[in-house]
Amino acid sequence: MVEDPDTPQARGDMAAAIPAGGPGSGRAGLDQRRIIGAAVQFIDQNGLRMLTMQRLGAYLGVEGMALYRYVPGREALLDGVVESVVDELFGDPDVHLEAHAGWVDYLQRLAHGLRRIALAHPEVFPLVATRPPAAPWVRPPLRSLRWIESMLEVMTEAGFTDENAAAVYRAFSSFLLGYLLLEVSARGVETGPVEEPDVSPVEDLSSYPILQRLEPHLSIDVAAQDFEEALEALLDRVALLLPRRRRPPRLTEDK
Amino acid sequence: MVEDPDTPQARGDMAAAIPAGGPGSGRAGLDQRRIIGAAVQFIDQNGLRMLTMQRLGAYLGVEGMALYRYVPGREALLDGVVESVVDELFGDPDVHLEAHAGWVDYLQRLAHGLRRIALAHPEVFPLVATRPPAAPWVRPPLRSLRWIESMLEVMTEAGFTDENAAAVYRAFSSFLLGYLLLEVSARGVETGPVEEPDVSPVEDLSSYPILQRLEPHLSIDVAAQDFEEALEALLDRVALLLPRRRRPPRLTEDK
DNA sequence: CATGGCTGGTTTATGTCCTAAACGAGCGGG
DNA sequence: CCCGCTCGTTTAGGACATAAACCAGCCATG
Repeated sequence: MVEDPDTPQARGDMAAAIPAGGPGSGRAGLDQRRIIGAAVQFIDQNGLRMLTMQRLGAYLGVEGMALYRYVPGREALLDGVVESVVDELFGDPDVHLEAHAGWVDYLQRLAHGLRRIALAHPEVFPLVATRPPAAPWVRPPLRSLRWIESMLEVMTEAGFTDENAAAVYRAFSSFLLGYLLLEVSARGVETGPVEEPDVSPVEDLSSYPILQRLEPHLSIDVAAQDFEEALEALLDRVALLLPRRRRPPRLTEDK
Repeated sequence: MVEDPDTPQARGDMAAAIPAGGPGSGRAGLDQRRIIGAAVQFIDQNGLRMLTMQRLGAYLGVEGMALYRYVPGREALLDGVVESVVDELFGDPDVHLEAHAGWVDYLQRLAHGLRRIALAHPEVFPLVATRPPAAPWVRPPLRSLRWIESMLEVMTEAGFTDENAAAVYRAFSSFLLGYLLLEVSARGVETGPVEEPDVSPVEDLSSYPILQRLEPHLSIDVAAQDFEEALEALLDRVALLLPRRRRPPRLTEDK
């Protein structure tokens, strides 16, 4: 439509504005792995809302349409991103989900590992929670069947009945995903990073006196401690599902 | 993994397929309230992904652009939707956030009220959790300043210190929002409702034996009980923050 | 009673996206 | 040497959001 041979495409030029610090020059042929990896990186750097097929293409030094050869479409790409991020946990040497020293330790490692990746990819995490699950009948959906399997294995081997293992899975994953989603979404997520430097007219708080008074307490970032406490409380609760003899000692003190 | 051959995307002409059973004929002039209300209804019926300015316009018997006279844009509309849904709680006669018979009762009513609206608007709820908060410094963001204020008021009046009130707010809202988001997202949310009555390739579970074995336990919908238990556990935990003398009796039994 | 400005909704137009489909360039084996 | 494959590009078109011009009543005022 633009019949103007000399002008070098007055394209949205947004693409040019993107850091483009990606592996743009490292041309080496695409493949699904590389694309998804780049997508994760891109989202981490520019935010989810900036991810577009053409921009991701540019980021990889290629025309947007090229991606379609390796990825069925945008939705599928996002699924891949979620899966990729979620599966990072398995590569984490600190987690070692295989060699477990008891289920408490296992769950703690799992929780901390997940929290680590949530904080490492805050822009991606909302995706993890909102995307339709792979196995829809698993509630709630943790999105990685490998995880679920691993966790259920540990729990049943630790002496939990099938029913209780399932219950633990539900409580644990719901706590984890929910907690982390909120922690992450509380940070400057989602609102595009580059655009709208403005935001937050801060609204009028005058009609909320208590909120105003507690502002210092609420804005302190105690997420880490909160997380630990809530996690321990959960583990204590889980321990109650085991026959008394096998219960580990309580973690929290009724101060 | 990423292989998602279905890719519904039958999106042409979808507009015509929409029920259009909205207040299309009840022409009475628009206004922001009516628009947001219609948007909520529309999302409830057709899912978030179907909401588009033109479709919402059609739903109201009007041309899409008409909405822009009353709403600054799509994002703002969604903010309005979230706020509207969240504020339903205040109209709920079962909740009566003002007349409180103790903080435990208050929190229980709040939790159940919120759960009720989450289940009433499952398609909307993910928005509640993923949209940037009004007061960004409040962590986690419950999205309704009125709520937060009300809750903090009750807690401080019940004898919690400012610090503890804030801590309770964090724990409670994070639990609530997280839990409900997962419960809701576990249902058939997000995936367009009309389209894809389809397959669900169910993936191959053969490599996940335990998952397979526990399928019955995992697919049972025990969300309601789970919710009650987790809620009680949380309230027990909260009670520990009060000076001993004022603590209400424990709710759960160390069976 | 004209008339100029409102109000409220429509038309037109532009730009961004996603994505189907046709297209070519390089290449490796018959 | 040529056929067909792999990989990336071009072309094309449709869905959207949204700015901007537009127009039909309508109402108060000169």
